[in-house]
Order: sequence, then C-alpha cells, then structure tokens
Amino acid sequence: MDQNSGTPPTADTEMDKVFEPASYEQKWQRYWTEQKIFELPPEGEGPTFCIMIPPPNVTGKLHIGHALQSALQDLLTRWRRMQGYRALWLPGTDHAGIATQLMVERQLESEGSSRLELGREAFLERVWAWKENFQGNIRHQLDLLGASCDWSRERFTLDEGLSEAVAEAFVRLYEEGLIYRGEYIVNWSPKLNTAISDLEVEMKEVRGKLYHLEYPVEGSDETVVVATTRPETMLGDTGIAFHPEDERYQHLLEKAAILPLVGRRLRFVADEVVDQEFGTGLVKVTPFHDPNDFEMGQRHGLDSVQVIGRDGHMTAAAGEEFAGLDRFEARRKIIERLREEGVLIRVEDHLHNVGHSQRSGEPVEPLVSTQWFCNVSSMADRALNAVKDGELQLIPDSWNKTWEHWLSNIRPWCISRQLWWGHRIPAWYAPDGEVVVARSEEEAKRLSGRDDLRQDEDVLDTWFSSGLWPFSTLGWPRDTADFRSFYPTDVLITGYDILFFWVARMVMSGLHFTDRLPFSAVHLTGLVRDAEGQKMSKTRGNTVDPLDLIEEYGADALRFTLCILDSPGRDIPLDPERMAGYRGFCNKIWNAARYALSRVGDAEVQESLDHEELAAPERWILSRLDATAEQVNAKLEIFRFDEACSLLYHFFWGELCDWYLEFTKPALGAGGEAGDAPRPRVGEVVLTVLDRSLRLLHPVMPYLTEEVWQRLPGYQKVQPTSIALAPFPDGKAGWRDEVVEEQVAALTELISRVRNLRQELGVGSKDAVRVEVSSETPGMDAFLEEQRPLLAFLCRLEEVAVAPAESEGEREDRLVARDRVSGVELVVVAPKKDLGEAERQRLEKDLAKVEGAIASTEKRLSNESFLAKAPDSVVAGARAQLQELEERRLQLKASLEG
RNA sequence: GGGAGGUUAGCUCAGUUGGUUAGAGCACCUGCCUUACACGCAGGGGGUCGUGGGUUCGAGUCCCCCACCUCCCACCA
Repeated sequence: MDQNSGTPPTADTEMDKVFEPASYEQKWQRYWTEQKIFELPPEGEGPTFCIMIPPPNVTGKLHIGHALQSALQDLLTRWRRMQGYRALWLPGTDHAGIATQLMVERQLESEGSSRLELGREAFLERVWAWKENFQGNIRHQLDLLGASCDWSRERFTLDEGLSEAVAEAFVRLYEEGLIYRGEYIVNWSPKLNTAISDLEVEMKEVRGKLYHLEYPVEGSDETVVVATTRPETMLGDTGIAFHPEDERYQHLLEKAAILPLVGRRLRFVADEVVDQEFGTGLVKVTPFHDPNDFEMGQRHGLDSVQVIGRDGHMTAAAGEEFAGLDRFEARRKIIERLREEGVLIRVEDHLHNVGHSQRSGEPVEPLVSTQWFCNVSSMADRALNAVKDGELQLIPDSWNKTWEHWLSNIRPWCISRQLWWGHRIPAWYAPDGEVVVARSEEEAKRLSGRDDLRQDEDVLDTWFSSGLWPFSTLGWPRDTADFRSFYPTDVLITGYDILFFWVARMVMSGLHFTDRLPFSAVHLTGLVRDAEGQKMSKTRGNTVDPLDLIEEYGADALRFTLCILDSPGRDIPLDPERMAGYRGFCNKIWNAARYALSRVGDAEVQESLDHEELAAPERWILSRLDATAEQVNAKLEIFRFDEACSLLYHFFWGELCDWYLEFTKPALGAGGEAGDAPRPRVGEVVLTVLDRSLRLLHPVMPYLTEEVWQRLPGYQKVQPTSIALAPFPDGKAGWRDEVVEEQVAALTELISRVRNLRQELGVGSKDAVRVEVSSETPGMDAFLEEQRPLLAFLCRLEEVAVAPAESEGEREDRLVARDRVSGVELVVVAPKKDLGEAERQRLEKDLAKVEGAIASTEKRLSNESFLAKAPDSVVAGARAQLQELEERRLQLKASLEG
C-alpha cells in the first residue's frame, strides 16, 4: 500500500449548514479499503465474531431486501469489531443455477442464438463472463451501502474451494446411503426442461373444471363414473381405485374397466388414499403422471404409461390422434372426443390448487424420471431437535412451529437438475452401467480401475451448495485456520422466505458434516414493502432501488431507517417520508457537531472525565450517555436493532440536542444576553459526549459518524485511524448519577411547564415574566438556585426567584399562576392579558379532563381492595398524582377566571 | 384442511414481567428565520387500543369466543 494514502482524508473544510452525504461517503469507503480495516489476518488474538452473508444471486443487482439485511449484518459486525472482537463478515455470491442460466439464455435468444447451438462448453464460458460482470456490481453496491465485509475472503459457490466441498459432501452422503439414484415421480418443469424440488413448486388456486367420465366395465352392462380435472391424462390410465371399505364397489375387485378411446383394460384396486365422499368414490389411476397414482401404482403393481413428454407435448404412446399436441391443446381435443363418444357425462366448475413452477410460472407436470435424491430425514431430526432444545434460536420464535412442521414432514429431496450451469454431479457411468461416485474424474478412474467413464450430464440443485455455505466458505473440508477460528459462525440474518430453501438445509448439513450448528441464532427479517404496505414487485411498479435511495437520502439515513423499522415478526413498510425524517436526524447530528466545533475553543475530546468537578448539566448528560450506552448494548445483544436505534435517536435528539446543548449555550457564550455563566470544562464535555455518541451511532451510520468524528479535536487519542476501530461505549464509564438525573428531570419539566403556562396565559415572548420556585425535596432549592441562569435563558424570563421570603402578590395589571411540577411549587407572575376564545376553550376542555382524572383517582383511592392489595408504591403514586391534579385544577381555574 | 402473524392517532408502526393522564415518525393547527440545524425551534389538537365475554384492586398487555386482513404449509382426483 502506498504510504501516503494512509493519511486519513480528514476534512478540515468548513462544515456546510446542511450535510451532504455524497461529498464524503465514497471518500471514506475508499479509505477503509486502503487501510484494510475490515481485513483480518489469518491468526489473531481475542474472541471472534462471524457472519456469513446470504450470498446474493450473481444474476442481478441488490434490491432493497438485500440493503436491509446488509444494514443489519454490518451493524452487528461493526458493533462487535468496536467491542474488540475479531469480527468477520464474509461476502460472496451464489451461482443461482436456474436463474442465471435463464438470464444468459435470454441474452442468447436476443442474439438469435441458443444454448444448444453454442454447446455446453461455449455456453458455460458465456455464463462465466456474465458472472464476472455482475459479481463486480454486487461488490460495488455493498461498498456504497458502507458494508464492512472482508473482501479478501470473498467466495463464490462455484469457485474451486466450494466445488471441492460440494463433491466431498456428495460423496460422503452417497457412501452413507443418503444419496441415491432412482426412478420416481418428480415435479417436472416443461419450460425449464428440468426436474425441480417440492419447494420450487408453488400451489396456485385455479378455476378449473371437473370432468365426469363414464367407463364401461368389462363383460357386463355396468359402467363406472370417475371424475378428473385433467382428462388428457386418461390416455395413461392403467387402473381405477376405490376405498377398501367402500361397499359399493367390492364386487368390482376381480374385474376390469375398458378405457374409452384406447381400449386398455383398467384393473380395479382398493386403496386407502381414496376418499369415499369425493365424487363417486372412484378414482382413475395414472401412475406416470400423478404423485398419488404413482404410489398407488407401486402398491398394486399397475402398469405405467407415459403420455406426456418432458417438453409438455403428448407422446407417441398417447396414440396418433394426439401425439405431438401440447398438453393443454390435447385436453381440449380429448374433451371433444370424449363428448362425441358419450363418455363425458358431466362437467362442473371446480376450484382447486395446481402446482406451478415457481421460477417459470407454468403448471408443473408430474412425471416419472431417473434422478438423484437425498434422503434427509435423519438430518431433519437433528435440525428439529436443535430448535426444540433451544440450541438454535429462531428470531422471532413464532417460526418454531413452522420449522417443526416442515422438518417432520420432509420427503426426499430431488437434487439433480437437467441444466448446464452448476456443480456437475460427481458420478461417472461405464458403458456396462457401472456407477462410480467420486470426488473427481481421477478418483473415479482409480476407484473403478477403468477409463471408459462418462460423467453424469446433470448438475446439482443450487441449494445443495448454498447449504454448505457457512463452512465451505471457511475452507471445509480442509482444516484451515479460518475454519478453526470462525466456525461455527454467530448469527444468520436473512429473510423468512428462504427459511426452508436455505436455512434448514444449512442447519442439516452443518450438523451432519461438522457435527455442530453452523450458527446459534437466526434473525429472520420481514419483507420490505412500500409505504402502503404493498409487496414490492416489478409488475406493480413500486420497487425502489437502494442506490437511488442512497443518492437521495444518503446511505446512513437509508441504513438507519431500515434498522429502526426492523421489528421482529413484521414486514417493513418503507415510507420515503419517514426516511426523509431520518435524513433530518443525520442533519441534526451534523449540526450538533457544527455548533460544538464553533463554540468549544481549544477544548479536546477526553478519554476520561472526573465528573466530581463538573456542574449538574454536565453530570446529567454524562449520566444519560452512560445509561444509553448500556441499554443500546443490551438491545443489540438480543438483536433488537429497532429498539437500539430508537434509544440512540431519542438520546441524541431528545436529550443531547434539545436539552443539553441548550444548557451549554449560556456557558459557551451562545446565549446572547443571558450568556456569561461559566461552568467548568463544558467544552470538553460537549466534545466527549459527541465522541461517544458518534461511536454509539457508528455501526448504523458509518459514513456520517466517521466524517464528523475525525473533525473532533483530539479524536486521535481515542483511535488514530478510524472510528470503526474505536471502542464501543459500554455504559461503564462510571458516570451514572441518579440524583442529578432526578434533579435535571425536574428542571426540564419545570421549563416545559413554564413555557406552556406562558402560552396558556397569553403572555408574549417579549413580556417580562417573573418565576418563583421552591421545593421541599432535599437539595432541590440549592440545585434550582444554581440553575437560575438556565431557567431564565430557556424560558426567556426577566427574573427567577428561588424560595423567596415573600411572594410577589397579585395586582391590577398582572396575574399570578401557581402550579406544582415534580414536587416543585411554581409561581408565574406575568402581565395580565385577555385570553383568546380558542385558548379559553382549550383550557375548559383541559379542566374537564383534569376533573375527570381527579374523580377516577379519588374513586380508586377510596376502594378498600385497592388500598389493601396494590403495592404501596402504586398507592403512593396515586396519592401524589391526585395532589398534582388538584394543583393543576386550581391553576386552570385561576387562568380561566383571569 | 392445518399453522403463523396482524387489527393501537388521518397514515405507517412501537408498547418491556398487567400499575399514574397509551408513545414515535409523518401529516395537521398556533407562534417563531431565538447567530448549530426551517432536513429547524417552542407550544398544541387528535386514540372508548377490531367485537363480545372472563380473570384481577387494576387489562392495550393474561384467558376464551367471534369478525376481518396477510402470509406459509397441504397428494381430495
């Protein structure tokens, strides 16, 4: 690395009035990369923390859901890094078999070419080129988002190491008898021309028809009626089934029906799966084209006839009349023919569910095919128990039941795909039919002692390789330093939509191959929706590009919005107006720093502060800071990103800016005429509080915090290179001070009340107002005496008297309002004004409300069970409340009477 | 047919083990360009917490019924 580039690009420029994220975001991303801040050496000291990115498909660009997940992962990684962990967020991409192949095929189509024309090898070259292009895009987008991934460890599911892991896993499962090859009914996608797994089939409700067909029974005048939604499959019927206990049909057992149009004999069989109540209680059986019928066929030894081919067109076995027709065309034609023959006796509307190929949209064609399968039931049991025993935590845990249900009803997983893009199945065939499964061709030859082997043409389901992701990325099956350091990983953050596709398979394979869970917690995010809660989709046209949002609001505002909206178990309605609000928060942070830097003179950030020597406002904000830091850490420990962000927002804006920075104005000479009230070390405290607040905010808002932090004089004492490496405040600075927190709480309430009274009494901002306060709380009067300048400044008062010997009385031209706030008696003396009608109405309404509250509190306090059973603190609270309400009532009455 | 989640202010959502007058952002009303911030400041209005029961001194919070909305799973042809 160039030595000169190691200098932080500190901005010693003037701060603009409005923050401009575009002016610094890329600068810092470059700096972090150059400094290799997120790259971890292979060996290191201290505890480790690891998150694996859910690898995005190389097919495209990141969408808002990726932005959400990345923001959360980066938040956790940065937080742990600042806490001193060797924190690794490992990035990578998924080859995404079908999806990517389709994209490239579409591209070829537009060039007037095709995959078949190119041939396998040339086609794969094209896909690799495509992948190189998009992989770069994804990295670029994560960079823009501020992701602190370790790019030196980037992986791709088809790279050499991961391919080795895939072959190893396949061979081991084969040797254990858990992977096998066989002829079974599978979900076939005619459009994709491949088998797909059960998970890739989406059930859709379809308005169809139920066709009632009448078949003659052989050797009698009797006929039987069967009902079907797919009349075209009748050409492949080889039996008719009824329930074993169905009295109506027992006599048919030894007989056969004759299949119209075809003339085939159909055996009658008795089988439990038939529902006596449905239709006539008789079911036509088409073993080749229906999963149920396939099983029935096996149970009863029925023949199997393929009438629909893999391309979705009728086969020769369907008869000349139909051969070559598309399956839906064939349906129309068969209905016509059946009607002519008088076989079709009734048609009724029928609402039913039909499996569709999730990726290509057309109805799936179940058919019998030779494929590779993985028997996952034993692995599923372990995965199931991991959640049951609490070793694996699903967040939110409402997913536990779904997890249990899915895993306990799991069926063999069809893992072979008739595609080109993917991990070629590590099985080789000899001309005589011998099958050799091995890690490589060399191994296959060595094992079998022959070299006339041909590798299986098919590839593996994409999810087979992603299922190994948490350990294959760390070097498994080799025993690498990274694998030893970072496996098992800590937490997985992903969307609930791939809980079974991916999460369950990682858990199963992790337990199987490494004997450990790949992570101990899974934080499932909701779906990002639009402001109205609608699902984002291209067809709806309501999608948003995270890059556009970054441009408009800044990466930090986007990240903060996503993180604060991530509440467990709910989808995320992404409202641009809300994001604008959080952009305002970024601007607030910027301007707080701008204020501080313009007022602190030559003060610097302090690593520690002796809060004994500080005045109450300083002790108060340090105490609040410590409390906030502690709470934020606690929330992050339990993955409550939303609450952690809320805490930060309210601390920074509601306490630091709204109150503390205002408290500093008289002391820092920004208070105009009310200024000139020196207090010790205010500048140091302002800078130190900002320093720590920025550190607390850094995991959510990396750019803004780095930019501002490196402007704070003395930040180098904390960490010379980057805020990303500065310690995360843990709330244990020893600044907590319950007494001062209570006192300042009383002060802020007092100030709010005085401001509110001014408005109620119709007193203008330029009128001279005198306030008298006094309290019986020990120490409070002394405290208020000290804070007189603040009270005067923040309420624009002419005069403040603490516990005056004599209260100013009422006069013709002025009024006196009395109230009681937080145990402090309050008297406001102001020029008499006429109440506006609106104000009068408001006060009357208020009075009614207060009187209602008094009545209900009195009722509660006169209830003996309440007094006897409620805790003392609650009863005391009610009494205190009643007293305050009474004061308020008197005050309101006084205001109304003028 | 199973299962999960939701129903709280005009909108989108928080709400800890049940405990004062239920919160936030945006929107709305009033007054402010108060030398950090109009992407701002101060003040304010607005909710019988989906319906109906129950437990309790006390229920948005716990229990039951119902209604409506969302989603997931499922081989009734």
